[in-house]
Amino acid sequence: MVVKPGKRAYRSVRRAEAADETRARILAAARRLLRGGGERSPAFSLEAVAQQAGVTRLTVYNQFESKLGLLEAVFDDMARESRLMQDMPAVFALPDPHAALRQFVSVMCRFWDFHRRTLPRFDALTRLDDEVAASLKARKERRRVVLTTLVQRLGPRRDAAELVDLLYALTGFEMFDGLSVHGRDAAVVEELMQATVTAAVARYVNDG
Amino acid sequence: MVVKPGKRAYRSVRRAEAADETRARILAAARRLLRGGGERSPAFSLEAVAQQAGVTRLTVYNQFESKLGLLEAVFDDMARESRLMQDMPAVFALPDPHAALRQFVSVMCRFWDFHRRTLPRFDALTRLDDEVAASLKARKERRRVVLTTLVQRLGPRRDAAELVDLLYALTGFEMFDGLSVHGRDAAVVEELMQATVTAAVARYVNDG
DNA sequence: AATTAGATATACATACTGTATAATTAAATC
DNA sequence: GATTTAATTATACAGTATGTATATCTAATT
Repeated sequence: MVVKPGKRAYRSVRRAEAADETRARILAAARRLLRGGGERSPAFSLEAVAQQAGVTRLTVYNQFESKLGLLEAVFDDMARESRLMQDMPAVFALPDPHAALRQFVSVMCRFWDFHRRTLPRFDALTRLDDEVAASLKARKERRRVVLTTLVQRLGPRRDAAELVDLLYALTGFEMFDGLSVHGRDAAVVEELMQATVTAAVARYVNDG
Repeated sequence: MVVKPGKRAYRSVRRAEAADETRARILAAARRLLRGGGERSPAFSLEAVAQQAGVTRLTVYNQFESKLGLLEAVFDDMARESRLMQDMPAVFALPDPHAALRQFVSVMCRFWDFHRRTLPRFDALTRLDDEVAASLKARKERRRVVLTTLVQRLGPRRDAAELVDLLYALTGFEMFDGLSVHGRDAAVVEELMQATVTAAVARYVNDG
């Protein structure tokens, strides 16, 4: 006689904790693989991630659905670890829009610097998946939203969209990474970006 | 009886022409695939390239050695078509270094604009191949060499390397592409880049 | 003791890069 | 005209990748 599948209430604490630990181990392994060990690191494959995490490849699928799902989780993990969201209120709290923008650049530079080893490969991977899967694109656009708000605070102007696009390009990881060469210190890189951003804003403010 | 492999002189004109035509067809197919048909374009695989070109996948290998070899040839083909190299003498011919730099930015913008549909995918692909294979990296570095020379003409200064890195970032495709949004005209984008470059140079020149 | 979520084992389908070997075709040489 | 040659094709194979399907195992919970 076949027993009907009884829907028993089942809330496990220890199992959930173990699963979260597994999840964390996979995320850590993924980030380790993305940043690469300096010399010749293995390619970023789910097989390699699973091996590094000490689990089976199917466990990765069980936790993250797909490779893209894993990459999304990796990004969120990075943002969480570097307190990216928590730093934003301090930016908007500044009454002077120029000071706010400067603070914003500082926050972004801290984020880029924190993950400067991981982001290059991460970016390259996410670019090939249908020219950035929509979900990751949305995450990138958050920065543009913040910039739009900050530009509005500078006062109403016709070329606001133009300035936003320019600032978006000037504060991106590509810019930070491109300046982080020849062993240049992160603080110096930030000052370079601050100066470039300031100059760009000044051009628009003077034009009215 | 086995006949010795006689080394007969063999210079075919028509065969070479046919081969060149095949080569051109493959390059065209590759570029077509890279720029993608707007909506949902097939992935850039040698299989897809060969099919688009009307040849076998092995013919692609015969002509370009490997996927990387094909990508190198694609880049050279793009550079040749947009007369990138031919425009450089005109840059160096200008006696005023500021005018030369402006002309350089103009030349680069023309190149970026000419291939703005192709370069995003091309860049993404070349980034994953061992973090840019050496040969393609060398091609990218040519721009840096030119900028180094142009900066030197501005006069000797301590921070020359810093300015070069900044200008390299400000004149790259990422910058051009990031500003080419919302249907913004290429001429407007160029003027944005010109202004940003000018401001950066001015900062360094004033500091001495 | 029975149920359940998470993890594993095994297998399979599909797709891509790259290599190897023989066969085919048309042009050039003798 | 017979032979050699370069380019292409046909067929097969090895290796790796993503993703899916199904059954099994394990330990926590009811």
